[in-house]
Amino acid sequence: MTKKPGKKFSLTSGEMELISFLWQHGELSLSEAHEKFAKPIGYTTMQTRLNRLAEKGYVKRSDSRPARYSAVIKPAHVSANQLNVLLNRVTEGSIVPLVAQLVNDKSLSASDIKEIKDIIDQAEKRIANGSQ
Amino acid sequence: MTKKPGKKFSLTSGEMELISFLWQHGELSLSEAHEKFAKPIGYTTMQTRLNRLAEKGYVKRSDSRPARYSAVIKPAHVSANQLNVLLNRVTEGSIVPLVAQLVNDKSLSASDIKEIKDIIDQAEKRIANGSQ
DNA sequence: TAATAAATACTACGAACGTAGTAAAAACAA
DNA sequence: TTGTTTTTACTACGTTCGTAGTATTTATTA
Repeated sequence: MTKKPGKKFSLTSGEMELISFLWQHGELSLSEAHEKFAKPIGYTTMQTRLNRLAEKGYVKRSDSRPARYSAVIKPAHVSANQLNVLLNRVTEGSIVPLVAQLVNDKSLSASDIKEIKDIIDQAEKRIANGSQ
Repeated sequence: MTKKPGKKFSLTSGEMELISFLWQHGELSLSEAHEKFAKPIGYTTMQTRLNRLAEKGYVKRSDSRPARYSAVIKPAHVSANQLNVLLNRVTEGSIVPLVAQLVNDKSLSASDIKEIKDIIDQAEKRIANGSQ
């Protein structure tokens, strides 16, 4: 699984808020974004924030006249990035405590448990095969 | 007034950097912190950063004359906080994709797998008992 | 086409941070 | 006690971000 190093990006919580908003709604025009956004902020505030994100390359802005904005970075990028930060800072690389925390903090459904078991089983098989 | 780290806190990456530095080194005086810090920054820069963190209640500052600084918030607080952010923003509350990512991105040892299995088994029992 | 509405550009401002210099106070040494 | 060093306080500055007002440009419609 060749995942390019991927440059590091650090987003403030406010920026992240907007990005995930775009993930949820897909491509949006400025006015659409302004309307749908959970918190009431000024129209030009949304404009500025989106454009700044676009300048940084985190958001794509179409050339069409009512410009449409969409997130360039994907959930996987962010979560992988954030998880690695957490892993390195908080648990020094071991995922076990993190998984423990996840599992214990949240109430899991039976199907959640089953899915996780499957994931673990697959990982176990990979190890058994020594494949990478 | 120093607020206790009760619920929500958002740290910038730079702040997080300092906090985890304190986790690693325990209680430090300003000069010690300045010396041991990985990146070379000015003495008074370290002073300002630590004091600002102290004002926010994230770091405790002793009354002793060479004041000693220590982290108030704990790794568990941060990881729980960050994980919840990740969960809500990236996977909308389901931990399964996160666990999948963790398990698949990192190479797990056989003992890691066993530990995770145990964790899952325990969670499963809790569900079976209907305890909440 | 002229008037109006929508979209975009430009500009500004305060708060938070990282940066650090300088001044004052406390500890220490001679 | 006095001079020096260490510690702490105070002040300042540049950047980024969230906030948004105002101006300009483009689209729409009467």
